[in-house]
Amino acid sequence: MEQEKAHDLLKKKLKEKGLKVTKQRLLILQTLAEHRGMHLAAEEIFEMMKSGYPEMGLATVYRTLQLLYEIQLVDRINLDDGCIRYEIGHAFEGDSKHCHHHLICRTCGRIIPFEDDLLDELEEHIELSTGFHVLDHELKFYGQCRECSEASMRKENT
Amino acid sequence: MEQEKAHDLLKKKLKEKGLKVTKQRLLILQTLAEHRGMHLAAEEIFEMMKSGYPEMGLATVYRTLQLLYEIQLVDRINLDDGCIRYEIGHAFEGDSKHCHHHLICRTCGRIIPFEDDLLDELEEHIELSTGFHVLDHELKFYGQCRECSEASMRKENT
DNA sequence: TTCATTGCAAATTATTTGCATTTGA
DNA sequence: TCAAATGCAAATAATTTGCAATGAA
Repeated sequence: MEQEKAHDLLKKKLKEKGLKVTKQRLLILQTLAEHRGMHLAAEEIFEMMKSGYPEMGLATVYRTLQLLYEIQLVDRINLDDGCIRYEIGHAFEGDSKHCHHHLICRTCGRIIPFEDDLLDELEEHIELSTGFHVLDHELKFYGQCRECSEASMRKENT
Repeated sequence: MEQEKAHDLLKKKLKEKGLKVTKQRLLILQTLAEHRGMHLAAEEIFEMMKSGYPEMGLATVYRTLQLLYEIQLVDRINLDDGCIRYEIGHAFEGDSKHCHHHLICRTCGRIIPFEDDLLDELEEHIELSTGFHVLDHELKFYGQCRECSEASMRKENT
């Protein structure tokens, strides 16, 4: 039901651009849809698909992810771990416009998603004051998660 | 006058950690200070320094930037162009806490800085609701700059 | 049929690492 | 004096590219 929508939308967008619908493209999008919220790197997607589609090439995964990003079906996030990560596009979320950011713990490396829509205000302000038309954004917070903060406090009191 | 402050702060922080003050470290920080707001990659810094210090090694630039980032003297930005970029830390800005974000034009690739402090509110909200202690953040907006928007509108009306 | 797409291998690019040598405290 | 830092070259890791073969329209 969910990836039905994704498949249809992919087909529509590809046809609009005169591009071809291939099983590789469908499968990669499907893999992302089945792992919503997971920040997958190309290599990881490639590994995941090997069982169901062993003849898949890594270069195709890279090329397809770039394409899916361009036609706005997937989101890109850079968690500063040396590779680009992807997740199924926020366009597929139920409600219209709640976006999520990432809290990155500098101590344990954990990634914590955080929902918020305070940014809309800021985007509007940007459009008005600069004329820049905002299509997307990426917001990351670096710091220390609750657990690591507590751990370092405990250490201090020793 | 300005890089005096940077040099002194670097010396202080290095001594605190039992690390050595070397001319390479001083020079790299100075290069960043002299190019405030410029988002330099390691390779670029390396090239810039060649004239004044030809024996400098690229690996030292990488190691030093990482160090300067850890001791919070430089900021890191990832503009999704395949390399990590650095600029002199916001700690050196005159006033205490106005931070700047980046508007990235997907059409012409231009990077437009944008000043704002609406994020403080959000950071506070995060600390209260999740216990995550925010030390830093990175906010990027992707879209189309005024010039490119106007250009594509003009094209549509043809 | 025909051109976009794929898979593979080789190339490229940013970054890291090992190690002998140098240098600051 | 002596561990920390450097420069160099080699290693690694993510991504891209060239090209012949394949497959969707």
